Amino acid sequence: MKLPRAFYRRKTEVVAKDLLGRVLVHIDGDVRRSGTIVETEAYVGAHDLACHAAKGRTARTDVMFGDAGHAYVYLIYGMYDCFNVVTEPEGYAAAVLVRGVAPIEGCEGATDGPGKLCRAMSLTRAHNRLDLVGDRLFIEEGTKPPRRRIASSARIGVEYAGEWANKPLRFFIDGDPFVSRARVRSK
DNA sequence: CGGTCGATGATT
DNA sequence: ATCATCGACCGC
Repeated sequence: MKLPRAFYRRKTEVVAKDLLGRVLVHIDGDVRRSGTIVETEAYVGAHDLACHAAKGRTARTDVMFGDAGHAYVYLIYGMYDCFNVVTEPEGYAAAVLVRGVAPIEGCEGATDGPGKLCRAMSLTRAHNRLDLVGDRLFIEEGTKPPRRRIASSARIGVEYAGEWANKPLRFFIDGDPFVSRARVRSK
């Protein structure tokens, strides 16, 4: 069962947690690529200094200001794409970054990191703005993990974000082998 | 092992 | 100049 728009239109932190155990599906021509989401990060709004929308409404961040349930895919470090789901009502710029999936079908290579899972599932900026309540890219119900298996931590790679750097907005299934290794950048 | 660093290009 | 990353390469 495909998750409806109302699922995404909620509070970002809630969506980030609720996404664990769900199945990300990319219908790539005749190939179906899918994986169970095991790690996410919440970027909770324009007031969140780690959120790209903190820079205002630009060509890149525009999609986050739109309605929930759309893909926000951007290029990072000139080499990797990162896949996000837009959350909250229209006008409220926020999203959830998917950082790790356990492969189910059609994945080519590792999926334990935001850049890696995009590469493995053939997700690129060409998918930016795509409606997740559609037929090419969507998320299925899957099976939610028990509450006690959900752990949280500070987000990865956002040390520049002042007090927002330390907030526990990263969620993952504790002990899952497809959770990315949380390397903290030394400077 | 762990840490350090370069690749590579869009965005501001 | 910076960056919501990754993997190669170093020294122990």
